[in-house]
Amino acid sequence: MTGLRERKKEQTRRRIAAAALRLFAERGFDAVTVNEIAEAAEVSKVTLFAYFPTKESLVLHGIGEEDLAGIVAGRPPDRSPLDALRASFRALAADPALPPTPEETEALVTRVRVIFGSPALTTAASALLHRQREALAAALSTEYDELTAALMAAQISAAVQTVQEVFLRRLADGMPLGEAARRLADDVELAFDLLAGGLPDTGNRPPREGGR
Amino acid sequence: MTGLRERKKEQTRRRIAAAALRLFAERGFDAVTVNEIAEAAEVSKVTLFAYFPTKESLVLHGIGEEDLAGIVAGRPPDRSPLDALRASFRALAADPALPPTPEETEALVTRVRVIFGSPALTTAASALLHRQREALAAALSTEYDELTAALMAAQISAAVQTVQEVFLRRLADGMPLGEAARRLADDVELAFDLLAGGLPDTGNRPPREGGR
DNA sequence: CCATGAAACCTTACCGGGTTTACTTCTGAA
DNA sequence: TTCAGAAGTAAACCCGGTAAGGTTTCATGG
Repeated sequence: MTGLRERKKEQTRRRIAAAALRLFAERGFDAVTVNEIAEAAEVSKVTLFAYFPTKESLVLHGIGEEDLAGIVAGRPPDRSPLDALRASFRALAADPALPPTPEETEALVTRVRVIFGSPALTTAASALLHRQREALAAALSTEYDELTAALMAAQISAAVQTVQEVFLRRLADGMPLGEAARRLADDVELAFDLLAGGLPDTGNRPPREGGR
Repeated sequence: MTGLRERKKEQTRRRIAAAALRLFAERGFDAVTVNEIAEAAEVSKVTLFAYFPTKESLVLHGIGEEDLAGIVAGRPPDRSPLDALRASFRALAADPALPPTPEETEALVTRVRVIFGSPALTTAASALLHRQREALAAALSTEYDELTAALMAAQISAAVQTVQEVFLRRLADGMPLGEAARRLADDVELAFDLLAGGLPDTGNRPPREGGR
């Protein structure tokens, strides 16, 4: 069923994404206009926006698409949400389902560098994660009261986001994929230990004055 | 030293902010253009942008300006960062340093409604918090290793943000300020308890298979 | 095999947020 | 009273994104 039409379409999409990535890498995200990208990809601006809804999505497509809410909702009933997520990220870190071919790896590294090189993009990326968090809060709210669910979701997605960010930053800084993945595994453990066990604290906190 | 010049300036700023808030409340954030706001405030568009850097800032000014990093950096030496923050937010919730006059309260409620009524604004608001988080991570990184600092900062600011959001949403839903503040106090305790003590968890988590 | 409908693509024009430029007007201090 | 500098303006512009309407190109049923 892979007609010529669909092949061409996929080809156009790749041409656009590749042109964008190249230009962004050369001159930075903000210094490139979508018109230039369209021109470089030999496509009209309208077509470009038919494939990618925003300028940011030219770089961020596929980022932040882990389905935390789905993992929680679909976990076996004897596991806490936290454990289910831990197991899931453990598996992800252990199994290099990460980009297979060397050139894909290189493209990923370029993308990550572009992202960290532009405040506008890092901001946009964190906005993506915001939706993830809301979905997670909704999933948790079936088992916990609303504030607890919201707090859990906020903390969990913040932790996940941080671990990912550190991983990607290592790649951007030139660390080989294999080593970065190994460290990622450790980082996942630390992150979930903090989530489950609490942050470092003296414990000598002042008692609340007026009871209720 | 409060010359005529500065009084006029402050007056202009207020006129702009008031016109913006009124129009946003009437028709929603997205349905109002900055040109209309400028016109309503009897000011040119250029002047408007001299006072407020973006359309969003017309509503979000003053939001998310708690200095978490400063609280951590300036705490007494025998307190953990978490305790210092807890004490600080406790004080904030107990003491109605919150808007004094009834009309200011009403203006705040209107603002909050406008914010929650526009996805663009809620996204922009959470982007603001992102910077707060980075500053906090920097402050914590003098005492903890980088990943731990980043994780702590992410979790703390996520929790703080959540508590604030719930508080503001209650106001937007019509809860009187006094009652909302009372609940806020409880929410702060819950949030920091979760931060310090960890999220709910079964504890029967699968052991890590391969050691390193 | 070819007509036809739809999908992909194009050009042109438009909108709204935000900036630049070059000019006027007002204020306050010397 | 003068005058430098701050506040303000109008007009033109840039850029991301959308709308309208027309042209090419693929696929498919008669």
